[in-house]
Amino acid sequence: MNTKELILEEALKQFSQKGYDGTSMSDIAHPLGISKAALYKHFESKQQIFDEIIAQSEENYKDFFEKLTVHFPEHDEAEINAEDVEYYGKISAEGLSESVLTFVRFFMSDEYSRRVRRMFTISQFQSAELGAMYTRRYIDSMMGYDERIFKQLIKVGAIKKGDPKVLAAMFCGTVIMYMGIWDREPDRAKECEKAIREHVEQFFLMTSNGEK
Amino acid sequence: MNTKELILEEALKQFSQKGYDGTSMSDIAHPLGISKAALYKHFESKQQIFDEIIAQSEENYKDFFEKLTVHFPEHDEAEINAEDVEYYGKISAEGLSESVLTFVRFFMSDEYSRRVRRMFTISQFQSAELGAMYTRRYIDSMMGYDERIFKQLIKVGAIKKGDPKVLAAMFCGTVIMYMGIWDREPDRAKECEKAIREHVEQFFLMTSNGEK
DNA sequence: GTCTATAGACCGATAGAC
DNA sequence: GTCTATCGGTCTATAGAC
Repeated sequence: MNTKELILEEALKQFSQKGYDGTSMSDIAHPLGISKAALYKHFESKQQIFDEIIAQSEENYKDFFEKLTVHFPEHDEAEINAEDVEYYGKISAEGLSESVLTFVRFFMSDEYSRRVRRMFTISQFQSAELGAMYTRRYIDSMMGYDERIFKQLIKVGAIKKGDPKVLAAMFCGTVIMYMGIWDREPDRAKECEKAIREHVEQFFLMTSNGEK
Repeated sequence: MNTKELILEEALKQFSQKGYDGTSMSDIAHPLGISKAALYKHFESKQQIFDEIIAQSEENYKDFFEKLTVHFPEHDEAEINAEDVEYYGKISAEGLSESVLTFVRFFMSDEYSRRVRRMFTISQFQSAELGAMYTRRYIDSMMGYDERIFKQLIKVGAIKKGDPKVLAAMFCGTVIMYMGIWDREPDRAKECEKAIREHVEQFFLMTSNGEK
């Protein structure tokens, strides 16, 4: 791994712990065993290091969500599709809660994701742009994903009718809330996992069309 | 208003905008028209100013929630009470969403609340204690309040049976999510209000026992 | 309780040797 | 591309006059 990437990695680590203003160029250079002057051979300024971390994470985030949504049917508004009914019709409360938890567990334990999320959280008011990015990344995109799932589930008759966007907000707002607790208080991870599982099951119970 | 309180007020303003590390003693002193040296006649250090803001806000928060919960029936686990049925039985979707929105609007527009919340948000990872305080204040206490309401609503038969804690999480997780968007992107305030209203109505629809 | 002045440390960034 | 040395500035905090 080259020096530039090592710098970005260490800077992210520091920024996510102590924030932009709380991190000095020496804080970044010292753990890497280089002097702070050397940093300026790779980056013009401290701000540029920060910006590059944001830009890099933006690419990673886009790749991640492209892979995640690639399996959605293209014929979004079209008639009911047989394989959709097959796929979405047999989603169970356990299946749904397990796939949600798999996603959440990865998101919470992956060190890179954790650090980027932390850095964004404590930098979200630094500029309007960062605030909008935060919302887009950690709320809108998740909700958009869930919305598409619920749209399918409604279409195939697996859950009751309702605005898929409202349902998605109800579904993932709670999950996001528990992820926040999990981030702030890692000791409560198990409690959060349990609460998310109960939430998904309760949600499934309230929306499912099983008795139809 | 005495100088000490003016300092705390200005410091909160600055800390909530630029964070602890991004705020200097001059940043606090200058808008007040005094020199930074004068600050040290009122506080021992910058850290002490921060701590005092936290402590003061903790008292305000406790007062606020005490007033809010004082009307809850003392006979929590007891038998069904006639006036509870009277009170909780006639809660409507519109009534619930309006009282939620009244609470949210105050919380979002009150400058003091806004600043404390912002300061907490960007300082939540500075120490485990601050993280725990954040959760307690902005999640646990709201959820606890909603949980008690839902417990009553279930008892009097206004909504379907279910774990009141799970319902409270589902209810207020989404509200909290929209408050976050509202804080980061004030332009989206109206959109958030609308979404919260739709959420409360959808939630009421999903849980109500109206057709019983 | 306010001021000016300043100590002493650290900051971001640069110069120049190797 | 790394280093040491340093510039010019800001930081928290203090000293001492008024």
